[in-house]
Amino acid sequence: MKAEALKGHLDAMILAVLAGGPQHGYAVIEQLRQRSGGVFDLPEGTIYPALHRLEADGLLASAWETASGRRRRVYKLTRRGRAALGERRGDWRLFAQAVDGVLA
Amino acid sequence: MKAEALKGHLDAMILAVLAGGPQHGYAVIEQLRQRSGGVFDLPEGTIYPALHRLEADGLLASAWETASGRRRRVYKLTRRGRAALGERRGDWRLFAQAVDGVLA
DNA sequence: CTTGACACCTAGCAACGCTATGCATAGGCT
DNA sequence: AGCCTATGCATAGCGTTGCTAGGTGTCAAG
Repeated sequence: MKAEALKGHLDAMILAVLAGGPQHGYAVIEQLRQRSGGVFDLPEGTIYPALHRLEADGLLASAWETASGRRRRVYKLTRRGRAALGERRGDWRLFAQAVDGVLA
Repeated sequence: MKAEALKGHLDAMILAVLAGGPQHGYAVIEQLRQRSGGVFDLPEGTIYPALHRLEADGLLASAWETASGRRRRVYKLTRRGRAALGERRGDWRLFAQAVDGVLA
């Protein structure tokens, strides 16, 4: 599969993962791998900038935390983030249906 | 919907349209609009470069034609293009299922 | 004490679709 | 005649986005 396939849909997936509760970046990567059945095994260089972008857009809020000697940045959805997730889900359904229509 | 959403999936859709018979670029735009239920109303600046790319990759072959005074470039699938379409369809299904798994 | 997992970061790159613009023909309207 | 719209092709330049490749540092296992 082409690597660029997920362009534009990654944000929605990150928001969806964080809708299940606050997570730090590394854990988000894990979740994406598991929930996609191993299809999305994303490098850190993809996730961290995406998290920063989402926070800059006001869809996420972060806080530093220390667990077993390691510092981690925990992200959670903001109110705007939760609203955005709803939109993005709708966008995805519309998009997927349209692609199905063309590929059929 | 974010405009960048279709990144990586446009090629598959163009191939799918041309699997129904040779078409010229402008007609491909029409087909995409119709088969997507109006969701994909793509500008020429998106389609023409994509067609050139696919031809450069050997998935399409083109020939000039003249119809009612206008010259048009008609594209058709090559053997490799037909094979690629099969692959891309599989990729799409895998991808869509994975995204569904994450967004669920 | 080295390897691997965990955990974060960023500069630079490549790919892709879009905007804007240009050219040209045909047909309809005024 | 003049203008507009639809048809039809083309490309330079831009912005977004994900990835590569490199860096920092902790901890547990071998």
